[in-house]
Amino acid sequence: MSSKSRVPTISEIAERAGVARSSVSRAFTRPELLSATTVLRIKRVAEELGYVPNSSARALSTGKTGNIAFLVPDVANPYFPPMIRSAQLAAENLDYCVFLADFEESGLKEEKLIERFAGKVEGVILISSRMPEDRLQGLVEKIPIVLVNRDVPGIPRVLIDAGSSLKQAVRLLAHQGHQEIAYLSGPSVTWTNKQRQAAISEMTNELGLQLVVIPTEKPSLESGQAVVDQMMSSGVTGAIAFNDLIAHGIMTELSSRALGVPESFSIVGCDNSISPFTNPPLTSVSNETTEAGKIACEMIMGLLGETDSKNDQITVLKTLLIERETIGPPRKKIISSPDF
Amino acid sequence: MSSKSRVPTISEIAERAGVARSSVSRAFTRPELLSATTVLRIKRVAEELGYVPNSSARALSTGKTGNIAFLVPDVANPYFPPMIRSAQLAAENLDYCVFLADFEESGLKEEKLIERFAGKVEGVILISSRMPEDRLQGLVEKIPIVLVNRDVPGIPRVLIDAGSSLKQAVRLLAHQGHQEIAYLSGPSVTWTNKQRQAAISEMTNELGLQLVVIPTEKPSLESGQAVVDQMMSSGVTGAIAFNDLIAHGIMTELSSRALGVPESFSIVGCDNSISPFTNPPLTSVSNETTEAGKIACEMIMGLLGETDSKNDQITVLKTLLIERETIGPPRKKIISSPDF
DNA sequence: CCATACCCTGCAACCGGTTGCATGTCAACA
DNA sequence: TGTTGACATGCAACCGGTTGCAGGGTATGG
Repeated sequence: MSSKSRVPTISEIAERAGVARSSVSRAFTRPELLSATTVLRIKRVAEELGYVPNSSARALSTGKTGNIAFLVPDVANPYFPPMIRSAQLAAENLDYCVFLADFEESGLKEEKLIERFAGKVEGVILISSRMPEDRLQGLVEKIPIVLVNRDVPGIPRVLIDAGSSLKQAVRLLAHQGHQEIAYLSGPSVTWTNKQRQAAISEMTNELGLQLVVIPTEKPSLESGQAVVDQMMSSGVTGAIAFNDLIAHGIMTELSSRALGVPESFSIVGCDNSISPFTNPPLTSVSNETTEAGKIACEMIMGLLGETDSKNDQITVLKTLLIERETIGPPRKKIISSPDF
Repeated sequence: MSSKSRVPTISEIAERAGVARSSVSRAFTRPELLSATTVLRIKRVAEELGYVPNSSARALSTGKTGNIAFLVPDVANPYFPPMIRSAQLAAENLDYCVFLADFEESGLKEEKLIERFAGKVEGVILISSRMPEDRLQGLVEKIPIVLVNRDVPGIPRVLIDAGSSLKQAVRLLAHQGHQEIAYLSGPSVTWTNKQRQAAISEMTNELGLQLVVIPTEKPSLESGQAVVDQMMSSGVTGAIAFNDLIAHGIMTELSSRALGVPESFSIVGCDNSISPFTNPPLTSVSNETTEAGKIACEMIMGLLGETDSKNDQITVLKTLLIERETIGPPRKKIISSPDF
């Protein structure tokens, strides 16, 4: 009738099996040190009594918790869940458990969370970190860290490089005759945004297109809708958005103004998160977030194995432009482009 | 030059501050037992040396880990992330950390995960559990459990009841003149699916509509696409899907056959996950998943507080039918319905 | 001035495992 | 038959906190 049936400890198993506590411990951690029959006997007793090793005690004496932490800026952003999923699955295969936490796009909160997890985990995977570089450099001396979509020398990292795909998108727009396009930018402090903007800028320069950069409040649907006025009045005929959410916000707003895509306006998204769902299907950049999560997890495991591994490793994942149905020729500027 | 700077222990702080180890401990856990000056001195030294209490050691002696686990059938299903997020945020406010794991829609894996977490957490929140009822009953004696979207007497649970909204959807379809509709069902073992199907069935009976239940492989886009043939040949003129993903799969497939929604077919989704993104916007059932996550978290905390609390508490959350643009009059059956 | 009580702090046992070292047993080999 | 070594197991210290209990110091009241 007691509220919770207490779990037996190693001592009770030892007594019941007529062996020393150390033997019980070894039966589970290093069975090759014991005779097969002893191991069997101990395991039988343990099974019978429902013994489960106390992980706090184990962690205390070994110093290994068997946990890692996974920090993301926003769990609900559709970009992250597949990455979370694959990282967790990969960790589990190595008998690790993963803590998940949401730092709400805030570098301060991110830092607080790391501190809280510090004693509970063996390593931390930081997604799209907002922390200042020097703070990161400091932290890395206290606990193993792997970054995703953040490029800090000396810290292992996996980067998803949408650059070439975005350049290809610019080329596509140019081929269709667009002369002026917009980039709807994302969170300005992020590596991802800087890198995407740089790639687009480089290619528009190369092709002689004019680029208008329009910042958005947040990488959300609403923010996309909010900048349509500004975007349309800038005279551009097409746009590339920081992510699918923003792109779709724009499509929605244009649609409510009876402006069709791509007849009236061309638009490209990024991340391939909701683009398969939109109508018309959004041309977008597909990136291997699933792969990224898995690799990040493997990296942190590598860090835990060796004491002083080469900790400046870096993995770059390529992306793919998925051409769907939101790019077409520009609407009004056709006459002003005599080149073709 | 050592790879990781070691963190100081309570003993070092004690020595440095000229007090006993117990005083250091108390300075952090029960400062009111010490004189203010001593607390200050200890804290200063601790700060100076960068002391952080070792949580494994603390957990070992107190028996409280300060962790909970959150298990979901599929992290990447857009239904769950908002729930995960709110639960994690709620837990964090109470200084708890949350483990996340994906049991891949498998009751077996779910059980294995619970076992693995058993020693690491104080409680478990199970979302849409697939485990057999008797196993759950057994587990609940070993560790505090809260269920979401699963109704097992004796275990605290929060249920999202889409019933009334789905009934309303049926009524809407009936008003438009539909006589035969389909329910594209979800995972058959889940409480959610049973409950949704029951509600729809009840209302079609009441209104004298004919209901065709069509099972789907998985609650995914692809599964929705796959059942369109079967659905269309059944003669129905409208359908309600287990979730938005299935509904959108159907819309996509119909669209590729040049069948417009709602002109050629009416469709209703559920969960309001991707429905705002679809075109035309999908009529769907909005549910407070965010609230559910928060409540589940509060429930488990309640369980941890009292030793023998009333553990049959149950919270039911209401839903809302969001009418968008995917319901219209039936296409071909109009002539065969002389009643109106 | 002594007794009483309270406040602060230290001592030491304890939480439940892990692990280096010592001991004992037995077989193989010279 | 004595020596050697491999193998199996036990002993006891240790990981880093927490906490019941005891004791010393000081203030308060008689």
